[in-house]
Amino acid sequence: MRSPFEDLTKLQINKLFDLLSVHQYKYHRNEEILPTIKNENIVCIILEGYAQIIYMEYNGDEILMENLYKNDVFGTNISGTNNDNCEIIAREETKVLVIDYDNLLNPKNLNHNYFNIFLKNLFDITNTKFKETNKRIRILEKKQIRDRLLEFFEIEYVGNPLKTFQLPFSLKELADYIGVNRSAMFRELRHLKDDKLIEVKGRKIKLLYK
Amino acid sequence: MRSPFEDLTKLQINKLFDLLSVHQYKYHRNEEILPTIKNENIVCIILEGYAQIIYMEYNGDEILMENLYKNDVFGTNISGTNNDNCEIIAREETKVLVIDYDNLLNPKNLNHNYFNIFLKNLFDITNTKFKETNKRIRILEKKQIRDRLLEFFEIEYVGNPLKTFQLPFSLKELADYIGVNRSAMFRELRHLKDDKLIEVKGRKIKLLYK
DNA sequence: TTTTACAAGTTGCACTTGCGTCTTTTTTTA
DNA sequence: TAAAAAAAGACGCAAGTGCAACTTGTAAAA
Repeated sequence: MRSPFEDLTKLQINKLFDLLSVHQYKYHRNEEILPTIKNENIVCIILEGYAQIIYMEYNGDEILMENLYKNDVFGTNISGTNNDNCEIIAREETKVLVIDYDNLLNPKNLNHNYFNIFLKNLFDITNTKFKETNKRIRILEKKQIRDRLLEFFEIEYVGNPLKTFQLPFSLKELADYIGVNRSAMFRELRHLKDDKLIEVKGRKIKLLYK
Repeated sequence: MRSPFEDLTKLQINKLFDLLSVHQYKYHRNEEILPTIKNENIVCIILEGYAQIIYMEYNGDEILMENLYKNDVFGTNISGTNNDNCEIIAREETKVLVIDYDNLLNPKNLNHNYFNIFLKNLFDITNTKFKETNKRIRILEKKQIRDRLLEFFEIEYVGNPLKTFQLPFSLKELADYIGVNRSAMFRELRHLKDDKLIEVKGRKIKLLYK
C-alpha cells in the first residue's frame, strides 16, 4: 500500500499536521475507534497497527467490511463504510490520524506545496480503492454463483498467459467477497471442475477455457 | 453534479488544459467514445452532451453501467468501469476532455494554483461517487431480496421524519440497481406490503416500521 | 381518437441457493 | 507432540429466486 505521505519530508509532514489541525488517537486491542465522532465528515489514516471495519446488520449479524493496515485511508467521505451501523475496532495497539474533510478542501491549503503533494497522494490512493470496489460491483451484480466466479476469474486472470493464479485469500473469504454462501460456492466450484472449466489445487486455480 | 472546474476562471481553465496537454474529442449520436485508447490510464470529463457506459457480458448481454452527463468524470483510474469489456457510447452530440492520469499526478503541476484547485475538485467529485458505490455494495452484499430492499430503504430514508420517500427511478431500474430479477422484486414488495412493513403508491414508499 | 410502446403487476414452474449439519483435513496454539 | 481451532469439503432439504409468459395500466406517437 502506497503511503499518503510519500514524497514528503518529516518536516513537511509536521507542517501538514499543523496546517490541517489533525488529531492523533491511540487505541488498545479490541477498543472501538472514534465512537463519538463517527458521523463527522472525516478522513483517517492508520499511522500504526491494525484495525477492522465491522458492519452491524439490523438483525445483529456482524460483517467484516475492511481490514485496515498501516497507511490505509478511511473515513466517511472516502469510502462511506463507517456510518451509523459500523464499528471500527483496533485489533492491536493502533494509532490513528484524523483530519476534518471540510478542512481538507479548504482552498487556503492549496498555497502550500506539501499540502498539494498530500492531496495528490490521497487522490491516487482513493482512486485505487475505488477501482477495487468497482471490480467487486461487477461480481456482485451477477445473479448466479457460477457467473460470479467466472467474473472473478476474469478479473484476477487479466491476460495471465499461464491461465493460473493463486487466490489472494481463503475460499471462505472468497465466498464472502463474492457475496454467496460458502457451501453453495464449494458446490459450484465442483460443478466447474466437473465441466472441465477449471482445475483447483488448494488455493491455486487453473483456467481451462479461453 | 458539481463541476470539476468550480472556482476556476475561464483563463485558468485554458491554462490548465495547456498544462495537462489535454485532448478534446467530439462524438456523434451512437458513436463509440475512445475505442482505441481505452486501456490507457486516463481521466475524462464530459464537457457537453450525454453518453453511457455499457458493459459487455461474455455471453453477449449488455448492461448499462453508468449514465454520463455534463461535468461527469470517468476513466480507467477513476471508476474502472471502462475496461476491455466496456463500450462508452455517445447518446447525443458529445464533447469529451481526455487527461493522461500520470500527467495528472506529475508533481511539477503542483506549482500551479489553478491545477491544485482542479485536483481538489476532482478529489471531492470522485469521493462522492465512491460513497454512492459503497452504498450499492452494502445492498448487493445481501443474499435475499427482502434484505436488499430493506437496506435500500435504510440508505434512502436516513432519518427522514416522514418515513416516506420518492423512488429516484422506476421500479424496473430499482430491480437492476439492487441486482435482482424485476418480477421477483415485485413479489417481495408485495410480501413487505402484506407484512405491513411498507406502503407503496406508485413510486412513493412509506415505511411502517422503526 | 387509435395505435404503439413501455412500465407495472401477476403467476407457475424449475432450478439455484442458503442453511444446517456433518466429516475430514489443515493450521494454530498450548 | 498433543489438543484445539479453523478451513475445506460434502450433502439433503426447504426456501427463495430467476425466468418466461401473460395481463393490465399508462403515457407517448401516429
